[in-house]
Amino acid sequence: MLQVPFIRENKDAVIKGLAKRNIDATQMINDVIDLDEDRRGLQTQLDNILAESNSLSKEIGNLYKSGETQKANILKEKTSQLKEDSKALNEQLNEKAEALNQLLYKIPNVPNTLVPSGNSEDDNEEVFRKGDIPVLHKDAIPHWELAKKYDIIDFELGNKITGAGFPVYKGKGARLQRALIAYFLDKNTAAGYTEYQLPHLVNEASGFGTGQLPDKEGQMYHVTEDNLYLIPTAEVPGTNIFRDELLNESDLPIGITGYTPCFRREAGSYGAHVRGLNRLHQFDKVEILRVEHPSRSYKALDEMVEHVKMILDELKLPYRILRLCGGDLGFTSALTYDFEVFSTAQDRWLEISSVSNFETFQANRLKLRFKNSDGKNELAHTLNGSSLALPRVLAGILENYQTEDGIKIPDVLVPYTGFEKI
RNA sequence: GGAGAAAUGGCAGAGUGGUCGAAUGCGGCAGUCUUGAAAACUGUUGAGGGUCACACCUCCGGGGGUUCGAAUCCCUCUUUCUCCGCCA
Repeated sequence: MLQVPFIRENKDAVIKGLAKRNIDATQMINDVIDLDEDRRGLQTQLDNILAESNSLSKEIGNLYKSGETQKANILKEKTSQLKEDSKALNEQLNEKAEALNQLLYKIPNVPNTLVPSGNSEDDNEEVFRKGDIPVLHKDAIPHWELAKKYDIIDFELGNKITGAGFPVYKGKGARLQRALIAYFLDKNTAAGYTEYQLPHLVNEASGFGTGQLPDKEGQMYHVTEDNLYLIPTAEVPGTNIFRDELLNESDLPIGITGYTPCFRREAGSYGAHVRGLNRLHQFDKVEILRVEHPSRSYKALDEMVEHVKMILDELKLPYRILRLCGGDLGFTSALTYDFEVFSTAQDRWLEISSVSNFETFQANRLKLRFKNSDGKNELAHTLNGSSLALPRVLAGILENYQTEDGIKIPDVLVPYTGFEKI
């Protein structure tokens, strides 16, 4: 969430920035400033009362010590009124603070100046494109048909065991999946990211820290018995490693990577575009994640983009990079680049990675700070990106590498699969 | 799942009703010494709110209570450790 002092000092810029998300935040921002002012006023009143009752207590203590019980008892009576007043004020203060927080939770991050305004994904800005789109043979088919033809992914079996959106990978399909995970992790650790294995369920505080809660709980599976949530992305457990941490400046930058399954309810998304592997309730993803000094977080974002590009180059998949417009930008992000692979047999682009800088938006909720060179505690910047989301990479490989007599495995993956063809 | 013990500053660890935001050690920062570094020595160093700056207020796992006054007493929740049981 945004910091109140920042809002106070950059009111117009915040409103202008949020306008790129097609939000007129004028009212909300004014309310934040008013609520905060009220809150501070109440706090000052309360502090004064508490100060008075503190000094009375001290006096009473001294009077008792010197045996002047009567005088002490007179002072005691005075404190009861102060107590009532402070209780009432405290209640008002809590209400104000709660109202302020509720409002702050509703305000998304301010987009970076690079973010184009726009309403939907149609307004995203293509900033890079690479790779030749292969010319396939005339009988080329989409991946869900290839999956059946070569018996490597069984969607119906998943329906039986769990439900729609939980595919079963078999044989060379399962092996290819595992190969991709190992390959991605190797690339990431070679680039300096430390590998982590993270919990797949998180508590409420973690969901809150990265911004999934309180508003987007509908996206996550909720284990009500234990009040835990299945992770929608490794970003949640990964970033929460640093919740309530005070780091040294020399600890930065921090880079971690991890493979996890991801669980998403995807309530309300159905239709032709969700066939096969295109949209699932459970899928695998390898994530990269950074904690950065604010002065170099955008450099880090560029490095992450370059890193993902390098992987796609090696896989020899045709891809493009989009800079998300205000209307498509995630709630917590200040700047996001989406990577899309061209799926030849479906004749459409599939999103396979999303790399974002959250600046201090998550860190503020997480209380993720570092001690800067002035000795002051400062919020760090958090970033993350997929490297990569498995199902659509798999779809892209199956479709783009299909030939009349089988599916070729990209060269860089052969050492991991142990076979060259499906 | 049952029984017991515990939770204190960046970390470790004292503190059992007022003089405690809290001893001490480590770490951090600054300095002395040194060609430089290390060691040693000296000083300094919790967080949040508030203020132009002070003052002042809050915080000793979370929540509630007793008291004029709570890190300290009571209730409750969570977590950790030890023992027992079960178990991949």
